[in-house]
Amino acid sequence: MGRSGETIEPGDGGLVSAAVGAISDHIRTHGLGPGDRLPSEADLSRSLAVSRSVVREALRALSALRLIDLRAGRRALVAELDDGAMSSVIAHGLHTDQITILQVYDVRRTIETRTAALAALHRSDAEAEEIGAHVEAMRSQSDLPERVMEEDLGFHRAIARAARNPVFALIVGSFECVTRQTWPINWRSRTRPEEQIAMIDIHRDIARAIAAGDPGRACEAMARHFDESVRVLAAAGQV
Amino acid sequence: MGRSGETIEPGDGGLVSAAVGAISDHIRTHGLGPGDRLPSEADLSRSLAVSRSVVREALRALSALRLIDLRAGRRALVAELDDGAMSSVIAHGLHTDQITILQVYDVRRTIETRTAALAALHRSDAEAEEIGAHVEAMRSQSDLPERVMEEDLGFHRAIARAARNPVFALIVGSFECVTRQTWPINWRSRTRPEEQIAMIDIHRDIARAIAAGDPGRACEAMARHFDESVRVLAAAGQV
DNA sequence: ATCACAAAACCTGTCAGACAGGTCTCTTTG
DNA sequence: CAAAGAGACCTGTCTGACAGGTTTTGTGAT
Repeated sequence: MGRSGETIEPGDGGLVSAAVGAISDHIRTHGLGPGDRLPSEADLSRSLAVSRSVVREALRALSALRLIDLRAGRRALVAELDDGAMSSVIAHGLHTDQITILQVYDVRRTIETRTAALAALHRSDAEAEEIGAHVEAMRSQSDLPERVMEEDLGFHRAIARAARNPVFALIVGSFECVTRQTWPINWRSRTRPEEQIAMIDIHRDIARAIAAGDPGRACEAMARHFDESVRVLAAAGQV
Repeated sequence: MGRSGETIEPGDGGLVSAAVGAISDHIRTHGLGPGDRLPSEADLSRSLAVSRSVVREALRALSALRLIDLRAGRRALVAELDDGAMSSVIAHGLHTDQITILQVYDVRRTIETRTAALAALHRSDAEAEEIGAHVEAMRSQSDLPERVMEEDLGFHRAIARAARNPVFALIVGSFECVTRQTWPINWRSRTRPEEQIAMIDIHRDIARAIAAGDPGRACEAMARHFDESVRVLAAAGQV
């Protein structure tokens, strides 16, 4: 397989696919990490013996996958792990009716009961505090749905981070687009203030269990949270 | 935001990002599904008022995310859900040491104990048979590691499909590249035939539990499978 | 009227060259 | 020694061109 620096032959996928492979190889074989710079387009064009158009399309493909960062005037950089690509895949699946929101919720429940348990085991004090702060922010701004939603999203992200496994964080992050669609439905269907408070209280239960280092309770509370959400979504009509 | 057909303005991300958004919008607003054709590059170039280079880079980006299929001479097609993009993200995370194989295994355990349980609940008879067939193929070709691995991968894929939730299948599929790396380690560390048989027997337990429609046992057997794998990987030195 | 085949129109893949504007670096100057 | 400026470098975008694959059209034979 074309090691970087060699010229590439068009596999079946054309020169661009070959170039994508060669550039990926370059990152791997040179042991590049996030922030490291890639060769310039002109360099790649020479070393792979293809036109700059091909190189540019290959870089654009890698950029779409968020494996590299492109910015005008600067060389491409190896990117940090990012949920953008996975997020796009999920969004596409929803838009084209290949997956449903309830299916996503089933996966979220599976993943996030686990992140809650792991967070209870691995959280630092600062992380426990951040998680709790999101809950308090939800409570104190309960008249601003937009803010409550953002805090809710931050709450789940913070738990995923506290689980200390970036793969979980990646998956949770890639579902954020779904939550942004469904959250308002969930909120609107809780018309009475005490219903809204009850929902925020579940979040507080989760936060407390994580702060207390009790994975069982954290998992159970998160499960309740999702069961409740799914119940509301189902009641609000096939979302 | 630019509905398709309108001209686009460069957000901060440049014309290509704007074009990617516009084309995604086009898919969504026109309700296109897998297999439907997109406008030609020339059409898009006209309707978005950008050069063909920009359109091509945008299409290439969407193709990298596997939201569309590109093939020479043919118009771009809306793609079926595919784990290629997520797979690339995971591979990149591993290659750049942003995630570890054990972290991936933790996620796999979380996901696949659930797919096993769901498969036990939702499998069709044909699916139960396919899952069993993979186990039998592993058993009968145990002298061909390459074949055993492929059957093993097929086994996990088949379970994910039987769970009847494409999101699970997507995630399981995106971890296949990890398994392809670690599987040989796992196999080589089981030098004695009875150890190899024992490993295949765990698969048979899973298959039987799924065939019997027993989610608890399926989940438990899958958990044993992963605990065993992680134990072996850990023993084989920090993989 | 229908089917098979050939021609034409269309489309994508790749290349080359050009220029504007952003970024980095080095040198010069205060 | 620090700050400003010039120049080299680099990416973003556009234009035009041509080869090769695909779809459609048109023609002719049955």
